[in-house]
Amino acid sequence: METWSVEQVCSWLVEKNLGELVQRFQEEEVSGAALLALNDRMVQQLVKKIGHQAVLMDLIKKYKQNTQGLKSPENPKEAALVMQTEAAREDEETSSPVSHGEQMPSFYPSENLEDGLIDQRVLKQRRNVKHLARSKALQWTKSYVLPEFPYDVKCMLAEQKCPDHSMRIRIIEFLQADMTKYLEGSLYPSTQQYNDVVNALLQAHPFLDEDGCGFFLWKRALKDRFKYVRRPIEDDEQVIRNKCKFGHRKGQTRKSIADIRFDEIKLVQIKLSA
DNA sequence: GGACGATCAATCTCATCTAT
DNA sequence: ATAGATGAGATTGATCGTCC
Repeated sequence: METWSVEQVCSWLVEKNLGELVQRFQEEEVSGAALLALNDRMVQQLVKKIGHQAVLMDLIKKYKQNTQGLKSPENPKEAALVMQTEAAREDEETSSPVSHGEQMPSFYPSENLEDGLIDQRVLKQRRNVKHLARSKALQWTKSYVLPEFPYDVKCMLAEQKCPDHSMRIRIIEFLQADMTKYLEGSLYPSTQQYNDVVNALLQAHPFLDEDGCGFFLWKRALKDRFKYVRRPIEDDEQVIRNKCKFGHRKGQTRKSIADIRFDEIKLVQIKLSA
């Protein structure tokens, strides 16, 4: 990878389903050597979508880990093969019911999803997050450390400017993505975890606590963000269970026995395929 | 530059669970 | 029995990108 040209890097991106990034990488002339030298901040500036950032950083990290013991392949296809092998090994490890069992439900969309109704970007981000969760879930501690925000957010925070709508969304998006690393594939943080994160945010940036009720507003925004991520999910045991439990509205009757049985069968299928 | 559609946070309402 | 917490679906409104 170290010797790759910009074109080789771009073809590697396409192979890794990151074709959307090709134009930016060409503009910034990111060669193989440059790719390996990217730090978190550069990746954040270079790549707009969090999901893509996560995948890219993960791939680079894996490549570096691989090359510590192995000689680096000289072309993108070989490198991709090394990474696929690594990913497959991780899949085998994490799919073992003994090692993870019910804590690791399948994150991949079922075949019968109605494409038009599903936010593909959320699903894509979820797959990325799952992949990271499989790599290694981080240990949650009460002294939660805020993630490295992108440059524009850091500027806003440094200037203590009240964030506008889009900036609030970006902060929440980053916090949600960061929290997910600690959740072992779950999309249900505990109340304590929400509290820890919002407390860390407001302690670091007290000006975000507008008129004294900032804590509740940020916490609610964070919870809603997780809710939004869960919404299109139809293949996660925990999400399906809660949708069965809570997912009916006024005017709708509770699910019939047959419907409940169908959901139970679906859960079993998910467990078996996980 | 205006119309339009897509996205997504915010909000509302309701169902369920749990502690008292 | 009841209040509070939590999670769901539905709706609304702001924002952003695209098209003509």
